[in-house]
Amino acid sequence: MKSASKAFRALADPTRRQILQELKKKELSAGEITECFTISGPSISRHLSILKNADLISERREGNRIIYRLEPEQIAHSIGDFLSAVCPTQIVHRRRL
Amino acid sequence: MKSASKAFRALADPTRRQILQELKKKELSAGEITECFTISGPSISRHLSILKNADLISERREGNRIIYRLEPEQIAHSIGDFLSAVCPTQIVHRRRL
DNA sequence: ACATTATTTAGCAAAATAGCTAAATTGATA
DNA sequence: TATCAATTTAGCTATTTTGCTAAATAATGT
Repeated sequence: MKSASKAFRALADPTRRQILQELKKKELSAGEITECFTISGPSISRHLSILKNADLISERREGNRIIYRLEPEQIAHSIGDFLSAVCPTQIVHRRRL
Repeated sequence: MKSASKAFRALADPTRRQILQELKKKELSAGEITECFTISGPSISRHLSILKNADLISERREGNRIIYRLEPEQIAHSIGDFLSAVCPTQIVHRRRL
């Protein structure tokens, strides 16, 4: 599947967008993310796998736990590409790092 | 429902994103949009109402037909707000008109 | 080896989505 | 008014999505 397609599907769900908001502050384990919500761990795990599959977040194992991290460049890239394709006059560009 | 929420849900569907791409070139009637696709008129009509409800497009009646127009500012606004909330380092800003 | 903790995977039910055809609506024209 | 053309609305089915609980996996500690 195309990158933008997976990204937009992933972003369609409010819980997943909120997960991104939480991860914006700092890296979090799956359990810590679950604590931010009222829904079950397995459901959060599924959301995380969708976000990861869309490359909007990355994961690494740290001992017992799995740590999730936001991938802001990927997010900006997937969405920005679409935006500049559809709204060329409202050009959206990433600030150089 | 919140603006970004409706926008992202609307953008989750590939047909709807493609409709935006078509409208980027020029305004089109519902029938002209339908001709760009293989799916039925009623299905396209439903997609158009979702895009319109999310304020990503606007419509006006012109005699017999209904003309749809892209709303690039709204699109950039809905998505850009979320982007700058989640990826503050990768700041996305609209070019002044 | 066994138990504990963290997380995912499997399997299921309810809700939402997207497609279709048929019928209703709206405006233009004879 | 009757008809035609363009579009939407209604009603249906199939598929996808999202949530749950229970079971499986992975790493750690006893």
